Amino acid sequence: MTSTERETATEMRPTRQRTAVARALDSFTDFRSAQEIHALLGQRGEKVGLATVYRTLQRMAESGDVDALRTEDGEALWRRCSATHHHHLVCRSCGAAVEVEGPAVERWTRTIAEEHGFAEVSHTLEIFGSCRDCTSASAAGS
Amino acid sequence: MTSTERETATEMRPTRQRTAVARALDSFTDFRSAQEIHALLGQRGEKVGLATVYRTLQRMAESGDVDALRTEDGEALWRRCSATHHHHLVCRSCGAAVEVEGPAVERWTRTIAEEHGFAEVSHTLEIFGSCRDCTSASAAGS
DNA sequence: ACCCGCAGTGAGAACGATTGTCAAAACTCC
DNA sequence: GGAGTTTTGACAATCGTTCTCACTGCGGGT
Repeated sequence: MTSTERETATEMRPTRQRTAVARALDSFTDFRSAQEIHALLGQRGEKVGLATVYRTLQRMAESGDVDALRTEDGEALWRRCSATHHHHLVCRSCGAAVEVEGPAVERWTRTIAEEHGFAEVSHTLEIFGSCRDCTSASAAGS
Repeated sequence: MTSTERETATEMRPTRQRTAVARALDSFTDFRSAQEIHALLGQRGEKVGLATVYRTLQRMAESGDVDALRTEDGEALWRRCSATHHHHLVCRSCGAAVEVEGPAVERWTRTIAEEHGFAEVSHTLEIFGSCRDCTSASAAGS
């Protein structure tokens, strides 16, 4: 059993379900939950099991095709992303997201970690705020 | 170091349970789950309901007495923290944590957010790695 | 001290997101 | 077409966390 631990590049069979999930991901740019994506597929008449949506999302995240983040209350949100390392500027109200890069931050985290003797460093960084639209909308509302 | 309150929560009654949780938090410096903390209390003979542990941790987080973060799989981890704004360098294996500050990062996030028209900016940043002890331990082990 | 009102507590039920199960369906390659 | 995998899907099972609600105990009058 222990020998089965092969680092296979995972052959992803192109099934109807996976294509559907991939296309769904292309249709929006904000972060959404697996359940929302599942519902979206349902509305489109694409019948894909919830478990399959979760499985597909996970595999796509592993292969770097989608980004995942956790809300304050622990729910996972997903979104298609570019291949390069980056972080997000996310709107608290509408979920709109912008990919941002910060070379200086990358450098800083590595330095700090080394100073403290930490190896194999990785990090998570998300910036939350209220986007222009939501800010003016709430200002007008009240 | 008995007197603590002053400007915080209006009425936080000092009960046996809350004192127990507070003391438990003082007994370790790494991030732990609510359930682990509950178990720790149990071992010490302090009988505190699980729900109470959760409630207490939440309130302490709101008043800034503890920091909370989510693991990759969505579980919440807690730890007593200092009052100033800071981030963490956390060991993936043993949970050891170091508080770090990065004025430059704070500035950077605010700038980036403003550039994109985002208001009321906040952010999360955690650095993960393998601490010195865990790194040498695993090197020796295998 | 005694009473009272209400914040606080605990046991267990409820919840909700996610994962596991496993027989049936879909792919690939031959 | 057929064998051998991989994938799927309906549904059960997990598991951390929150809710419910009757009961407890802190604290401020009196």
